[in-house]
Amino acid sequence: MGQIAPKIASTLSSRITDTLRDAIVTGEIKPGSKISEPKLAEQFEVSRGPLREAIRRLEMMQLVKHVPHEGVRVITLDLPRVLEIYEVREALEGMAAGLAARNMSAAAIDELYGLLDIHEQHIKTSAGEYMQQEGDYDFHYKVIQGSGNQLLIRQLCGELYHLIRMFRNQASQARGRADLALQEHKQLVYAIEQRDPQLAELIMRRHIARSRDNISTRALTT
Amino acid sequence: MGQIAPKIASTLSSRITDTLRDAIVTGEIKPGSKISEPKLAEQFEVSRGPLREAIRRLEMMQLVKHVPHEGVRVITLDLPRVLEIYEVREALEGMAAGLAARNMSAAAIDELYGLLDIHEQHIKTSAGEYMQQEGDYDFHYKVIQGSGNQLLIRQLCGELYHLIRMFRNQASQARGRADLALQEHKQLVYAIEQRDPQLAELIMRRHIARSRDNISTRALTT
DNA sequence: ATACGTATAATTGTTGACAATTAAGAGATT
DNA sequence: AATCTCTTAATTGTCAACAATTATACGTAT
Repeated sequence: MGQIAPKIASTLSSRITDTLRDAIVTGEIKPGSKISEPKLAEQFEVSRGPLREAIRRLEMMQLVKHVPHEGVRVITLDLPRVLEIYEVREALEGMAAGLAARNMSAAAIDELYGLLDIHEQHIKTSAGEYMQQEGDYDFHYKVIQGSGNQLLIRQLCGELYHLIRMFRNQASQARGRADLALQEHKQLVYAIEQRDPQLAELIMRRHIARSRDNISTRALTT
Repeated sequence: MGQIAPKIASTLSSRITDTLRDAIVTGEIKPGSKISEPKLAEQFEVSRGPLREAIRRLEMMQLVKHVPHEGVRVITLDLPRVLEIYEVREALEGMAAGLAARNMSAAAIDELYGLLDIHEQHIKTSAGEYMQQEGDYDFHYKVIQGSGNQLLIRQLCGELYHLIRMFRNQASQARGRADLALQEHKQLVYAIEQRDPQLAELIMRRHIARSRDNISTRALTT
């Protein structure tokens, strides 16, 4: 179907990269913890070579911090750091929405409407929060893809995305915004359909900025 | 002074990363060429281990493309790709300018004025294009730093920057925009000094968009 | 002459051992 | 008791050899 091929990584190093990445993102390996090469190598049943290559990639992804001759530690997402992520997200996804309004195919826009319907059903039946989260991501993912800018796509879907996922899993998250988010999504699709880049960008930026404010204030009250 | 400490990388792997990166960016290693591990290892007089780790980092930096069991090739910056870079740049540096208007210290703003003066002198004495290019980068660099967003800084100064440098060295570049650029820089500093984020962002985005248009049209005529 | 198959060579991927640096702990001194 | 130093242990960084995969070249058949 319209899905991306699963594409099993054919090299050990890249498989380890994916596995380690997910382990960090899901919190299986805890934030701030030191990564021991011998330990992990034994755990994955591989040699340290490919493991180190994987770590170098995660280092560039900002998921771990490397200090020469000391080791690597999993990053910790404190509030200021999360807010920084959302600022970058606002800039990039805003641009993506604008470009999507220019470049997205009619068929892809139809698919967006499909996602809106699914989202609406989930709210009415008050389906699990988890599905909501995933649904939200699917929607943003589709808009980003619609931009057609390969670099933008890779930056957002290949790097920032994992940081955002990590945050979501870490501080299981903001409720009560589901229906508001749906309204904002509807407005966005409308702007894209009207081929109005400026409006699409504005809506997306506000959407993300609200999300950011929500995180910010919620952090203060808890 | 006011410069970042050179900080010699204390590990072979990171030294190779920097050296290789610069070799690619300056065109010493030509775009599209295949990178042979044995050859480079001999050339750098190191083993393949650290070299491969360096390559994995460059891979994440988008400077090389890796195909399992085939090898890595240096990317080629064709026009569509460069335009994509400038779109991302517009989004990120626009955000950076806005944040700079909020967060930049008075001292840092003074330094911006200093750079404007230097830039102006260079134009009057019609100093070398090279200095102009570097000067332009210094200015943008300072604004980005002024944003205070560490993630944004790293994305722009640590990844995109090298792609932009690579493009500049490859297609040695657009002339006659020096004085216009200076005017735009002046406007930007003014907006930052007035603590007007929206205006600062707008000016920066237009500045980069013009640069992009310039590249686009120039590519058509040559 | 061209196309195909096979065998060889070269390159990438992986492993385990070695060297260098840093962290940890025991012991002596103040 | 606390601190400093020296020794030891563990971890990171590097290397060189091995395995697996892909590219190359040669020979053969059509």
